[in-house]
Amino acid sequence: MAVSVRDVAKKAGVSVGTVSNVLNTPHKVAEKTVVKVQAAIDSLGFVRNDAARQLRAGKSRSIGLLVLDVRNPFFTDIARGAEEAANDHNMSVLLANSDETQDREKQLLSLFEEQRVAGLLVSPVTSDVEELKKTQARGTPIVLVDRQSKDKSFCSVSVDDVAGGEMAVQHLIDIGRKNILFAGGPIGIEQIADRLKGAERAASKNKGVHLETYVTKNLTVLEGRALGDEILNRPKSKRPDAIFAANDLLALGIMQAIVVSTEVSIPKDIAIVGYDDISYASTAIISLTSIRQPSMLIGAQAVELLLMETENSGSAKGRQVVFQPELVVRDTTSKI
Amino acid sequence: MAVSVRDVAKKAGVSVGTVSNVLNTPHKVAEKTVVKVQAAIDSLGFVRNDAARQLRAGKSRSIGLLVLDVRNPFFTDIARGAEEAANDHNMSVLLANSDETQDREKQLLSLFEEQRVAGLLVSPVTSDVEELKKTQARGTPIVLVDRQSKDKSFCSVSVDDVAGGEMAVQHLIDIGRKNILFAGGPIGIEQIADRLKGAERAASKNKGVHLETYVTKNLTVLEGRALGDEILNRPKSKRPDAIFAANDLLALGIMQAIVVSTEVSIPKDIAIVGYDDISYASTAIISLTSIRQPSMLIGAQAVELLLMETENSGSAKGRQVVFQPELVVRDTTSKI
DNA sequence: CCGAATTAATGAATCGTTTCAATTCATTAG
DNA sequence: CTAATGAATTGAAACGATTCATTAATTCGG
Repeated sequence: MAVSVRDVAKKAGVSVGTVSNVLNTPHKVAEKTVVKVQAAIDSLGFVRNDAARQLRAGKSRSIGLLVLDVRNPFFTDIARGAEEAANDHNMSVLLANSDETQDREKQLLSLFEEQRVAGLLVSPVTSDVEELKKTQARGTPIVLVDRQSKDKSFCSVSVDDVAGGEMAVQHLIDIGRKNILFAGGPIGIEQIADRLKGAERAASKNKGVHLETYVTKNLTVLEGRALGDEILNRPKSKRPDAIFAANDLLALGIMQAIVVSTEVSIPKDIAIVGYDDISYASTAIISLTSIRQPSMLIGAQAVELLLMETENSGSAKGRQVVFQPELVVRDTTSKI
Repeated sequence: MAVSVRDVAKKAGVSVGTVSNVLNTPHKVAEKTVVKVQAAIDSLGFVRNDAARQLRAGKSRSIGLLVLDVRNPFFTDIARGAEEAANDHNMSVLLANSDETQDREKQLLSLFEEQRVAGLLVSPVTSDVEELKKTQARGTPIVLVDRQSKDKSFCSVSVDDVAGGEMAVQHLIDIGRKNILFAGGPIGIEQIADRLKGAERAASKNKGVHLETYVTKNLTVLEGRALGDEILNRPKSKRPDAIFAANDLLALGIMQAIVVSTEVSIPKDIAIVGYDDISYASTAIISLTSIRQPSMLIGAQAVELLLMETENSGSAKGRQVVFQPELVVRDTTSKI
């Protein structure tokens, strides 16, 4: 059924070694032999068996990318950045989705490990990275994405989420808000905890500011809509005058729910700040103020660190790259 | 360096065959042997080598999914549907992005073929499917996604785009619009050509309706914004009173550009209909009327057809599943 | 207690590619 | 004309898991 190098070799009247050379290092083979072998390949419809190739090579040319949520544009942007960087080193990126569950993370981790990927880019579900450490110890280099490695056991590329959270809330305070609601969850996810920490810091630096924390199950549009409804159901006096949502999807959901009501208006009654600055933030009903993260850059940088670690084996050991986020002001926090 | 079954066998004091049985068919192995082998596996940190496994097996448990644009939520929704269906048969889905270029499509096609994937779900770039036919002839079953196979050489799961296009434009006519602009491209992409065909049909069925076609380079927010600016620059008399955009991203871009101007208002001066009904359509500045496609269902159905074909080898031969789209009316086409 | 039937365990052969030491052939310098 | 150099080609060995025909051990009926 399947056509192998052996068949090609026989048809072309050469040895298997020569066929392999035509495939991998054609400059080492005489011109006319190349032509002859190519003809045989085409006529037999030969397709290289990657499993055999990798078995021999021991390593694959793929990098695994394990993200918390593929449907979040922030992560597809990271993926895009990683893809481009990997391409430059002619490697490819395999994208997988942990769906914020530790079980699935573990499962995909071993899937990638079994595939002997050249390395892994991981945005871990919790700060429990024991499983990751074991994987790295067994020989698969790992770079953390969107998360720092406290004890420097991994390289990492992240954004200063504490600064981002502080920036967001300080901005809300600057436009005169006092009762601020932080929305996000699960709190076990470190990025979210950090954003909250930043929010608290800004709140405590300013007199008379009250910060309420509302823990959500996840960071989706749906969850946001539920929270929005909950806020509308509160008596007027209990409603916040500003919301800082831990990501844009959540913010968009909240906005969607609130906009339906005629009672509460954005930004007059409630101002909103999101996080990530996904491309849909600017196309929202009321364009969304957000904290921008350089997502494509994060992906690209992570790949670079990974390759440094594999190529100069350990030259980048434990390097922590931290980008600074940026406030993008739009209509959900405009004055008036 | 790497730990193999042989090492495990030696450590556990059994043969390699037994280790393999513990891994794959533990019920055929005596309880205490399983325990012994497991202990050896854990203590050595053994990880199965998938390449070797596949080489022997000849087939992988992965399905390749080749889409036109990973950043388009329509396709990630299809991916999600496919993932879930594949999971039920404990297979996994590998997602790849052709970026609407034939070169990249071809390249990824052979990458998947070299990986000996169990099958391929492809949303082809053009109607030139020669390359796909060759791949199928060599033994990789293929199901077309979001596209019919005219000559029934492939199974396919698609949505009736002609009906969708007609539905969209008929709706615009129903709310009293006469000068309708169709925006989309490249026209070589069949889905787009079909939507245009539907639009033309609706236009020609109604007296006094003028349909202008504007061909875009692609279907992104950016391209939409450019088109929006172009329309704003036209003299008032040359502007359409309605736009049918070939997908939601394009529609969102157009909206974004137009909303900035105070001169033209949506939907009073220009009504807009998009296509796909991605989740951001309802959160847009002015919530977007769109043609909904059952994206998750498409992905799931495609996987089912593929597995039918592989398992009952060819029982589903050339089966064409066509879903009907659905009009979702929102504010961009509300009557004032 | 024997032979048959059942259950466990074995290990060589296999999948298809790449690698590399060895061989062949042609060319050039001396 | 010989020896030395270099270029092309060869083919067996290796990668690591799985398979399957065999062998070994155990159970059971009579």
